[in-house]
Amino acid sequence: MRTLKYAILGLIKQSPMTGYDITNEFNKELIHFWNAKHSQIYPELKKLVTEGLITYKTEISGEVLEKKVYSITEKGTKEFQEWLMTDDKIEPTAKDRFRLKMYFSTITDKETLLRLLNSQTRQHFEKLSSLRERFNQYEGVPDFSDSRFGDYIVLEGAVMREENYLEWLQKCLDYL
Amino acid sequence: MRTLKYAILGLIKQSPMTGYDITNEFNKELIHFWNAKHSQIYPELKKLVTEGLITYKTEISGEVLEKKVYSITEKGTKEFQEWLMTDDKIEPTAKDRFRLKMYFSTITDKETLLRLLNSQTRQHFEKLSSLRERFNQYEGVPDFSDSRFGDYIVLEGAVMREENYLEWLQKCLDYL
DNA sequence: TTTACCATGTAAGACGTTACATGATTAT
DNA sequence: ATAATCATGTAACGTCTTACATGGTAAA
Repeated sequence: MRTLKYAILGLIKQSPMTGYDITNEFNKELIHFWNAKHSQIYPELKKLVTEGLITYKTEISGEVLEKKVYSITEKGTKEFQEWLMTDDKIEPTAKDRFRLKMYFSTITDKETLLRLLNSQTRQHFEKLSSLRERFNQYEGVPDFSDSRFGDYIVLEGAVMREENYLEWLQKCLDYL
Repeated sequence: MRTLKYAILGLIKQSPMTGYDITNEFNKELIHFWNAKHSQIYPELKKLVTEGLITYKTEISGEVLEKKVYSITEKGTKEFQEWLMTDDKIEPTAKDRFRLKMYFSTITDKETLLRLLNSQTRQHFEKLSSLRERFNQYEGVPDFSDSRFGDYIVLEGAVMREENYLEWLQKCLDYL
């Protein structure tokens, strides 16, 4: 599938950046639907260079610190757009360790279950709060021509997903 | 994390079964929150035997076909219950290739986007239908003492998750 | 001066998928 | 007969995480 490849191509297409920048994008902007560690990103960047999908030029920060600023090539742009336009089958599973535990819930006692459900609720509520904070910085929906449109809709999707998870947790609590 | 280990322990704890049965459980019962291929399950079963968490006895189907029926040991039960009672931090990401594509949506045109969103909607609607069909076979919420309680709540969670995803897709369509 | 951040890489191992490989049993 | 299902394994490859490894820059 090589989704990381396309995630990187998409980020570099938005604007040229370093491996370090890409790592930050994953940890800050894309964290709610994709992520990767720098140990995965640097080798992938090398691979994309040998495949001719990106190029880089070395810049100097301060006196000696070298950084590689990557740009997408025409070939890279073409492959990225082909990927973007491809209609995928929905993924079969979204693994969720907590749901797995709940499947086995009758093997334990109500007190334990309440403790786990309350903890999950707290954590998801915190996550929802920080998502809402970011989401509320938007004043209305950006137009499709606005480059922030994508960020807006996935952020709204993340908020909705958290709200829904909390609803489910509450339902489980009500059943006990 | 070794979640597969605990998923297998939990299944075998419910009732002794073969590697083939476990594979089917993953593909049929647990598919909406966990899965694994037989090529991953058989080696894990061997590992669990050497760790003393499960044992097996060989049975014969028909004339010659051997099958290994696995049971959980006391040690296995203990480790499983410890895992089940452990309060986890929520997972940082649920990777979603389609959300990633939507993040980059402004790089393509509205027609393409509508095509992708409509396709996702169709597929998620089908998935939701089959989930509802299974869910509706329950007449009311099983009691916590009922072994089907876990299945019921995760099934309801899966239905809610699909409904929520469809709501988000509809919102995206409305924005275009 | 020291802390936070910038910047890039490799190694080892865990986890997961696809393909290879084989053969028996049951239902139509 | 023959197709679907039962039943168990290994090999190769791809993906992902944790740890190892190094050093520069900027702000307090």
